[in-house]
Amino acid sequence: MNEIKKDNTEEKILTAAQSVFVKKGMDGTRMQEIANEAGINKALLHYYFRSKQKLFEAIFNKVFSQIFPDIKNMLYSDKPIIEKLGIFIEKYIDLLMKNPFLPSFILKEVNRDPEFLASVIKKQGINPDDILNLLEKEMEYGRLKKMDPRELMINILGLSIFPFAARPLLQIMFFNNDKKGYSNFLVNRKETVKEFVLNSILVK
Amino acid sequence: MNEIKKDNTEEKILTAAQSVFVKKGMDGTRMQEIANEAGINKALLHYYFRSKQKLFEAIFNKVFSQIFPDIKNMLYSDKPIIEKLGIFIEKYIDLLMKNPFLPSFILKEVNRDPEFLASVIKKQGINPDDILNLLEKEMEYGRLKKMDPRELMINILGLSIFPFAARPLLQIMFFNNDKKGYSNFLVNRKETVKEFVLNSILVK
DNA sequence: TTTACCTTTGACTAATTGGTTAAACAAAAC
DNA sequence: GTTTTGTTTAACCAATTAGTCAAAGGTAAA
Repeated sequence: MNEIKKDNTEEKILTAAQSVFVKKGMDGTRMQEIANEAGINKALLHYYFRSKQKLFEAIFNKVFSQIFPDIKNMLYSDKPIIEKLGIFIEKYIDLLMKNPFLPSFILKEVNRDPEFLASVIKKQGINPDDILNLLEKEMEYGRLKKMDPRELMINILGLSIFPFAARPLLQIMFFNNDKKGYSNFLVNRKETVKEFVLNSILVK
Repeated sequence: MNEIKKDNTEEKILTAAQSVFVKKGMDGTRMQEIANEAGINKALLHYYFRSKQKLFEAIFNKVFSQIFPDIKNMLYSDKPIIEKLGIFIEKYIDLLMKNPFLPSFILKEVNRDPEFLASVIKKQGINPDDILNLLEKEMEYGRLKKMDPRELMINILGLSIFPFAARPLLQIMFFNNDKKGYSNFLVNRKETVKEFVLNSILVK
């Protein structure tokens, strides 16, 4: 029964820790709160993860792998580039709708400890150059307007992520703090971002 | 001499507090660190501002008023709408280049305490509806493509702000952590964002 | 010079919080 | 059934940190 019980507790901790860390960040999180959320004794957290820092690193890695969804299929499919980009945008916003706290969490921690970030990226084996190369080739072939492909990627990411990261501010300013109204707006975003981006890169 | 001395110390505190709060956020900031940065005794902070919360609120208000630059001139000038938007984007990115830590600070705190945010916005007398109305009219006149004006505003803000808020991440992923390269990229952004936005709203 | 007021400080306090430990408990191994 | 091993807990510890306070320092008015 050791294995089962251990896995069970460890999983409870990871779930609770993600829920708290993602909302409050490293600095704002208390170990006691994670323990309460997991329904266990605080000492158990240290028994399984030694320190707050170690537990945080586990969560950060976990979360980070979630925001890089499976874009490889998209990347290596033989659909036309316009379609590929559309699918990327859709999948990304879908992901954010399911995990609305990820953007602000990532932005928070990315600014707090950039060195740690670099190590995580390496560990994840992420290779943005593949995407950039793909885009560059399409531009050479004349299927996309010529531009710095990094501009394009950052535009797409910004348009997708910003409305989630800045939600409280935007919701108050532009939606009279109407939660449902803003949620509807986010649902529509998949289409409008696609349109906005494609409109700007199509060769006329 | 009272007035001068008082103003002097108070200003030193505000400067130091902004510098620390903006980089580390409310949770990550220590009163002692602000005192050190200001070159004074920690008790003086409480003498002038009573509590950490009060000091933070003073700074948040200060910072918040900085990220709403004087757009009224722009708004009520009689230049064509396309030009107005171009100026807005330029001014905004200029502001962010001078204060690169503001975006991550605002996003951090806006998510930490949205209720407080609402009160600050009211105090600032900010009225986004003016901009939205302006855009809507231009769309009716057929000078801009018809769309939800809030989409347009959020697109502009996201495209401008995101590269600053996510800098550490983007710099590693797309620029091999080359600081100068990323800075150059940001300088160019004024033009590319303008092009990107205008390209998508012009009526063909 | 003295008085009164404001500013500044060092030393202190109370509360929070990450982390430890010894003992209780449970489950498998013998 | 007893021993051994791994799991969980309550109580505790040490460090940090926001906030207080009484006393000292300085300045202007009387």
